[in-house]
Amino acid sequence: MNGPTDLCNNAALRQATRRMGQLYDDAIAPTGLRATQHGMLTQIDFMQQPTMRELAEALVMDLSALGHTLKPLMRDGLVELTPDENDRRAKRVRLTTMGKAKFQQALQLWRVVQGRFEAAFGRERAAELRSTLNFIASDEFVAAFRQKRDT
Amino acid sequence: MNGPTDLCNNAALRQATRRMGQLYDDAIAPTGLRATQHGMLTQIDFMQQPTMRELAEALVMDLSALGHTLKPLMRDGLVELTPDENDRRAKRVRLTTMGKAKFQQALQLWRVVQGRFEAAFGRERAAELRSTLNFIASDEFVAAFRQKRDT
DNA sequence: CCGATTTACAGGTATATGCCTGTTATTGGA
DNA sequence: TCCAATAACAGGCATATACCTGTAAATCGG
Repeated sequence: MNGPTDLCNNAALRQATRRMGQLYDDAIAPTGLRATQHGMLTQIDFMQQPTMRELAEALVMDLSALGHTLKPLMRDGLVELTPDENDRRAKRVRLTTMGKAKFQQALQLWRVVQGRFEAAFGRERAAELRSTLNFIASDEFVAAFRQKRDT
Repeated sequence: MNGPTDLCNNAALRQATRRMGQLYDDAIAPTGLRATQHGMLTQIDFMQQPTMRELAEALVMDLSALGHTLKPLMRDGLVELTPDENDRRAKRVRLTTMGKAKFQQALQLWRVVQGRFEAAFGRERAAELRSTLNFIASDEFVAAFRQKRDT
């Protein structure tokens, strides 16, 4: 037994996340972005003007946490919010021209880390891991979990 | 393709961590502790008066980040620091009597979530996942990664 | 059409974490 | 022994993330 992470799923996940964060952060640092920020830009680019709520849901993130996280990106002019035409409560998030450029720039560096990670970890194994992690993050899994809880 | 997490190991890991954190946090909330804090108490209990450096290393955590994280626990009287006898630079971390009690209390709730998680996810599968995550967090893996990097 | 409820955010507060910059104590030579 | 280099933290600053409490806009039942 090497410690609590041999037993606790949550603790093991956090440690791996810290480590992975170090590797990806280091690689993307030259752009001035954190890996989390690049992930955010990637998701925004992928979703094409999502509302805050949609984006938060896609990221498995609290809505207000998303709001806080977007602030530095807005301050730096990479992201902007525009009120939705049909629902003035909602705000749509999108990349600015500068945001798109920064995203592309970071994407180059991301490809490098990603490649190195998979070279060290195994491409197939990484795909399986992502699949497992995506399952844990899914609503489907949470529903299954809650069923066990309510038993 | 459901989104970037199908491709990025780091993004997938973060989302799963946020989700898992929600589940474990909810379960342990009645004690007034976060799941991360319970994890911290668990590690401290396991290590028996580690120095800050040793504890940070075991948790794959930055030393100063550890310092910050310990503050609320110290403020609440669950943890205390004592200077090392042989090396006055070092400080040893340990649980107070109250800290041990709180740890045991949270441990009961942890067992419940842990059990529910494994019921929903699969016990064997969870063990494999932890093993994989621990590997990613290990120095061994980082060394392998850096080799690819230096190529 | 109106009031009650719900939805989508904004802000405050608190923890989680990391980097950079001191400050102090140790240690390894010359 | 004294000095330079190193090790172990402490603090400031910044992002990441969550919960709780407003506020404004949309929606729904009567």
